[in-house]
Amino acid sequence: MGRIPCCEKDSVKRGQWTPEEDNKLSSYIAQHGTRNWRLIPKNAGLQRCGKSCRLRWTNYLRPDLKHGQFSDAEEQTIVKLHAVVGNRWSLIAAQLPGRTDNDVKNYWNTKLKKKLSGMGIDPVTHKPFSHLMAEIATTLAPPQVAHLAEAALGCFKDEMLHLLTKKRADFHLQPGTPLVITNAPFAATNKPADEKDHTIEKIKLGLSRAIQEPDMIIRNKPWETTAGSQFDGAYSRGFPAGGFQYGQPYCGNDDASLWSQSICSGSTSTAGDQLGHLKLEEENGGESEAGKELRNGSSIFSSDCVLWDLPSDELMNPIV
DNA sequence: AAGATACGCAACCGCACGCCA
DNA sequence: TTGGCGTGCGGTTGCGTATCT
Repeated sequence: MGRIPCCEKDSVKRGQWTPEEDNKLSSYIAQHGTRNWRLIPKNAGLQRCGKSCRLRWTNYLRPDLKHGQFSDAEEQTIVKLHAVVGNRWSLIAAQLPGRTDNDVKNYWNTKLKKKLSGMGIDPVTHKPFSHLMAEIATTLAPPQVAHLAEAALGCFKDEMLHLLTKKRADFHLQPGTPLVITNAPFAATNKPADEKDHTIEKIKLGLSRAIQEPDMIIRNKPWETTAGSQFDGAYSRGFPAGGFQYGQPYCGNDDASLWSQSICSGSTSTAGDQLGHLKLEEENGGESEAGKELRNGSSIFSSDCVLWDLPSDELMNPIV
């Protein structure tokens, strides 16, 4: 027994909406509201699936939506919240008035993810790549470490190659220094194949060095920018809590933007603790209460919760 | 100038969940 | 308790446009 489809796919129109369809839908909803999406297209005289109408309304036609560029402040909020809740786009969007989950998701996938990668920060964990490598290496015995560079290269290969065709990557491999990648614009698309291979060899070498000398990397703490700015509990559990600034230590530039200056400058780990708790419970099987709370958007935005440097009273929709 | 490629965004798909009879 | 229904959500796809060669 399969699930009943939400509409007859053959008899409904799909694809781009026309202004005429938008008008029909908007005026119908203005008069009758959004109750029962299945009936709306029929009553509004639209050859559309109810689900399609709902998406069009929630993602585009709603009068309270913003359609312009994301601001720096919005970017910061997305990055900070993503570090805490991951791909919970609706949760993140709830903190950005006028933005939909689809907006946030698209913006993350097309801009922010690449921006972080370009800074040498893993967009999944929000940690520097080199730190990730060192952290993994310290947990492995020497025979395993020997294979890590190859595996890591496999993981990062596509991203690296993508970056290599867009930007020059400078690798500083002097003894006693960590793997540092700096970005400088250059036209690499006409780069000879053997030169690319050579660059990839450099990447391999750098990764191997990062793995084989984790102590050296930790000692140098490239992500640490100020005295007293150390790892804290939250950071060591996988959350960026104040040990580095996005864009600063890796690129080595001084034109710190508002964005790069303030992201991850705090250190409180309330939400991180809760997520860690959640992860543990999930590993023990089944969705935990914390998981349900997280899914519903509660708990992590409790009244005295601080998301790095984003206190809950700055949140648009703190859910208690 | 034309074709190829990359990018951004709107829309779609399918699963999960909650409500209700 | 169960099944139908409506809705929410995250991942993916497809198309129009911009940029590059």
